[in-house]
Order: sequence, then C-alpha cells, then structure tokens
Amino acid sequence: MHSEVVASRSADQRDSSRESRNGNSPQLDAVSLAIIQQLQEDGRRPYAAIGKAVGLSEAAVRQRVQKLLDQGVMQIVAVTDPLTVGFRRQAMVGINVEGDVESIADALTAMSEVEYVVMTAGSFDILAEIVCEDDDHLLDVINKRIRALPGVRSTESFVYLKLKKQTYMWGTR
Amino acid sequence: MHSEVVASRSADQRDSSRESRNGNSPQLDAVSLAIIQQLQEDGRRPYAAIGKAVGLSEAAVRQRVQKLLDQGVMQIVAVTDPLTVGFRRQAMVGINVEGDVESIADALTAMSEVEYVVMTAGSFDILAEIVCEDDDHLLDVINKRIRALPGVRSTESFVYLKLKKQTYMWGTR
DNA sequence: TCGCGACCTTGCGGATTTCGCAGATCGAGT
DNA sequence: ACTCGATCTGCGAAATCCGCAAGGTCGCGA
Repeated sequence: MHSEVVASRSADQRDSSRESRNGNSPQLDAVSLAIIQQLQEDGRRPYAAIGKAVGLSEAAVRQRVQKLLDQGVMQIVAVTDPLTVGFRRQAMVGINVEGDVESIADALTAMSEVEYVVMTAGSFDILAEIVCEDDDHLLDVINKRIRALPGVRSTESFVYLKLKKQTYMWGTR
Repeated sequence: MHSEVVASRSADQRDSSRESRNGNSPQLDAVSLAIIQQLQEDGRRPYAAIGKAVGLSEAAVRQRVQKLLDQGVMQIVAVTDPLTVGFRRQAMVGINVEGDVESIADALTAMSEVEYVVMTAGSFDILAEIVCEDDDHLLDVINKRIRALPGVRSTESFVYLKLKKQTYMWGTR
C-alpha cells in the first residue's frame, strides 16, 4: 500500500517546480508550502502531525523544517500585540530621501525601535514602522534620530490609533 | 450576597475593561514578559529551558504559555517573507474616508488579501497592507474592491520594492 | 547505461519534552 | 481562622524529538 503512494507523490513534487518558475532565491515546492501553512496555524505543532497533514514522514518533515529555518525562509516565533506588551505608541513614517535610498534604509534597520522597513514606489521612498513606549520616545525617534540621518529630505508620520488586523497567513490562501 | 460578589470582583474587572478599549486585557508581569521574550527568540524552545531562563518550573511555564495563548496575548507562528512564498506584489495603501472610519476598516479586515489594517492619525485615516500574487491581482484589489467601498474618498498606494526589515521582537528590548 | 546526488522512507533506540494530576503555597476576602 | 482561587512544584506516563543507518526512487549528466 505504501509503494503506490510513494510513486504518485513523487510526481507531485516535481511538477511543483513549475509553480515557482520565477526564480527567487529558494524555490518552495507545494509540500514545503503546506508545511509552512501548518506551522502558521500552530508553530509548535509536532512533526508527526504535520507529516500526516502534508503526506510526509516525520523525519522528512523534520529535515525540511530545519532547512527552511536554516535558509531563513521562515522563522518560528511568538508574536504579540505591542500594546499589551507595554508599547503604547506606534507610527508608520513615510520618508523621502535624496541620494542613496538603500543606505538610509540600512540605517533605519539598525534602529531597535524600527520594526519594519520597506522601500516603496510612490510618494514615499521608504516606509518604516516604529514602536515606542510613549509619546516622548516616539518624538525622539522621529525628530532626533530619523530626521537627523543625512539624506533624509522629509518625513510624514501616521500615529496608530487602533490596530484592526494583523495576520501572518502569508502563503496560506 | 449576590450584589456583594459583583462589588468585590469589580476591582479586577474595571481594571481590565479600562485597558480593553484597545483590546488588551491583562497587564503582564515581568515573568510573562521574559517568557514571551524567550519565545520570540525561538517559538519552539522547550518549556524546561524557558523555565531555567526565567526562574520557574517547567509546569509553571507551560501553564503561563497556555494562558497567554488562550488570552490571545501572543501567538506562536511561522512567519515568512511573502516574496519567497510566491506573493510577488505587495503594497501599503493609505485611505481617506468620509463617514464611519471603523466600518471601512472592518470591510478591509474582511478581505483575505489585506494583511494589516490600522487606523491612524495624519493625512490618512487608514493604512492597509495588501499582499497579492501579481500586478493584476493588486490592481483588482485596490481599484475594484477597496475604492468601491462606500465611504472611501481617496486612496494612495505604495508598492513595495524591497523589504528590508521585519522583526517580531516586541518586548525584547 | 551507469553512477551520482537529492530526496524520501522505514525503523530504531535513547534522550528529551510534553502532559495531566495531585499536593504545597500564598494572598484576599469572610 | 478558614475557605477560595490562582499559582507554583513534583512526579510518573505518554509522546515527541533527534540522530543514525539501510534502503528506494527519480532526474541528470558523463
């Protein structure tokens, strides 16, 4: 009963390479996708349970998960609502840059209060999400540290009033 | 006797209801914070190891983690870079609303392509991050679905060019 | 066609972890 | 003083993790 399953599944694996024809760094096949999906529902789900769900042995799942972690494709972490953990002020900051955008982005990345940095097309060059403990802290980061970076032409801040949705279901649709 | 019970318990409840305006009920003590911190470094770290790190028994850690999960204070999940998982187009959309902002935010929240919704102060009323498979998909979501919502006055899109930083270290500083 | 590499499977123990439950402990209210 | 609820500890039993070995299959290139 096992041999049939093996044969049919190996066919599946190969044709998944067609999915990721756009060569990003590591092409994920359908099975790895499914594993990630499982771990997005519960990051502590046992390998055996995942294996049952995706049609792989426990050992294979273990190997794949390890590789995905090593490659940095995914990470398994606890996520929280910042407000419950004592960070009362958050903001998204749109930034316009003259000169090298990437170096500014790197400088932002180095700041511990900056949670999220993305280079964008549109009326901002960079969007950065910052997480602070209070208004003073927030003001300090925006005015003293971000605007002080050489090459930052202007910034616009959007202080968070209420977080409505925050999901981590990438790849789960 | 009935009314007294309510009165005596109300200290607790009032405390939490005041906080829960933003959806966060419990105030976390230092130990729970430390536990979260451990799990932000590695979501699969064993309870015994966490206990050793925070000075608690394995069973106590287990109970606290379970409670934190039940209360929705944190979740343990796999997170990925969307680009490596096949979502090639992402954008932040700033939205201006006339009328009830919250109902618009709820409508956005209901869309599966919308990953992140936050109500803000500033020149946008809402910021929404959307994750799509390609340009057509993105265009469709922004123009056909979001702009079609009654009450949406205008939108401005910031297509992601490069994700530079994405951390989940809230509370870890 | 043959061998190589990548990947999977099955099986196996031993170390580790999880899990449930029964007893301490402690603060608060009665 | 006593109960109640919440929390922590200790401790077996069950489950899981983890490394390892011995195959099997498939695609690919010499």
